[in-house]
Amino acid sequence: MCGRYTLTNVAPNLLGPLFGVDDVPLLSPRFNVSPTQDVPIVRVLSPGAPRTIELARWGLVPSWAKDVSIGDRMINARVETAAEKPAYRSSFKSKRCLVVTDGFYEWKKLANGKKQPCRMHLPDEKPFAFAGLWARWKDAEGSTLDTFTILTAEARAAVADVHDRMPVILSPDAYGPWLDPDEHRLDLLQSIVDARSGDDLVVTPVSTRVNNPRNEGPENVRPLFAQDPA
DNA sequence: CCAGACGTTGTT
DNA sequence: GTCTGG
DNA sequence: CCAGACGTTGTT
DNA sequence: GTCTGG
Repeated sequence: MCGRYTLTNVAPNLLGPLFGVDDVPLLSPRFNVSPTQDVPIVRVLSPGAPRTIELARWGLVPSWAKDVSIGDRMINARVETAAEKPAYRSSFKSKRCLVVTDGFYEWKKLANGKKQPCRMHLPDEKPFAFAGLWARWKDAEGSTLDTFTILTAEARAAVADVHDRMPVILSPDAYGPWLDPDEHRLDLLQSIVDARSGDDLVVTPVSTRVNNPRNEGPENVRPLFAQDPA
């Protein structure tokens, strides 16, 4: 699954070209993104409109929810079922987004029962995108809250040694159709997420300081062991 | 018809 | 054990 | 995902 | 909102 991630490199001249966004807001580097926090997602809000990066809350709150708290349990959506599940269906059809990241954490259960946090990232540490779904919710006073969830799938490649599930990672050529709010062909959308990327991720064990969501800072992503020379 | 759920993961 | 908060 | 709380009443 | 269960 995916319950914690990073976005450490927030340089606009890097994120803009990578995700095809003209205006990248000022963002804080994040070393321990946790559920319920506001973090940047890429969307196309109406057909033909330019892509935007804006903050949204992690934990999808469906439009019909009576309370935001339902979002606490909607941080992930299984790619095998998201298109059909009542809570995700309408978002899958027309509210898809990219979740901007440059790594995610998984906890490997060791033989001694302890858990070793590991960070999964690209060899060059470049940012990439999780496939996400978003929703717009209105509270009793009518103010809106935009929220999102991250699609998950069976783990592949190096990640499988750590955990059995992982976020769906999109290749850049999938960004266009995935973000198009007019694209309603479920079979095409399903094929995009099924053909996910991420086989080149590398696994880096890190300090247990990432366990506590309050701990931020570059120490979180520092390799626990010395790096092998290339 | 109305009432109630709507989620994932891990663990047992 | 289970729920809430981050 | 993990960390941390988990309760009420009355009195100060 | 929409589907399932009664």
